[in-house]
Amino acid sequence: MFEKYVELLKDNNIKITTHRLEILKYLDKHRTHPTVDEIYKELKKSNPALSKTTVYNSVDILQQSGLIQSINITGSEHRYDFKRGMHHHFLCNKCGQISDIDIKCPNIQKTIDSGYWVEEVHGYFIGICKKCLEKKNK
Amino acid sequence: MFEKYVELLKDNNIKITTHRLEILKYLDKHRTHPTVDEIYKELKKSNPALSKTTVYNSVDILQQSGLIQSINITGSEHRYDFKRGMHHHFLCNKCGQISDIDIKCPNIQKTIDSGYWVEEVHGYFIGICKKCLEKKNK
DNA sequence: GTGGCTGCAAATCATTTGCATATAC
DNA sequence: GTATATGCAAATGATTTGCAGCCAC
Repeated sequence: MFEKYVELLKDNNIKITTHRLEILKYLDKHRTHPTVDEIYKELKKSNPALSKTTVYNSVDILQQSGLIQSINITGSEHRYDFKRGMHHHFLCNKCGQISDIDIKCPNIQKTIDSGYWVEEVHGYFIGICKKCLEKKNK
Repeated sequence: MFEKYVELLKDNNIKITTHRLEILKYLDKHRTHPTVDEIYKELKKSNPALSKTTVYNSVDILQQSGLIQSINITGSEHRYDFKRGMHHHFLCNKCGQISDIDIKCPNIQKTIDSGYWVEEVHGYFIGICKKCLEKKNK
């Protein structure tokens, strides 16, 4: 059940603890880009002893190894995302949901060619999402 | 000296005050993507009575009218940028500077075509900037 | 056994709010 | 004159820090 995450932590030389496995699994299973507080509240249900400090510590460690990434669209709080291939985000002004967008930008290479060393590429859109637009038209 | 900014505020039905003109001008002249605190400290030099609350109020108003935009790369604090045409940002992990990057992404239309209403497009890169790379090689 | 995790409480930092005064139009 | 902007201080909310006890290896 946790094998996949045990492997991920081992591969990155991160000491294996139940909390870290739970957090990693939670982010893998819930692609909702939750905040620390949301992760904390959810996992506290099954483990009442969990502290928020531990969630902060864990997401820091996981992010440093690149297993998860933080996304800061609104700026008020950090949100976290299990890392897969490159993808971008869409913040809906109506429902507030952040959804994933798959879009390629072939011109990124130009930035690299012009003399920058690019480690991360982040993109996000703000607008009204598909679901909310469809609701409107009914 | 302030004519340009008076026009901009008038066009957007924003009441004209010295603080707002100063802030707008500062952002136009300094493309360093400053934080509220940086704007505040700088403008306080020539106007000691200025309060940080006013800077917060002003950037909110200016942003709502689209005269400036906020960028949240690190997530710890909001940074502001005088709005020009679409451009993106590059955060250097070495010197911490945020520079402007001009890059087109022709595939954005695909997101619109797939049923989203796009109001804003933001992109940013994290890595090592040109200047720091050049220093390294010397 | 030991160093690295965990949890609690207190501290910090950015931002927001309430309210009385001052100012633009 | 009136609605709105300003400045101060206090409140809030997210995150960080200090430290004592605990657990994975």
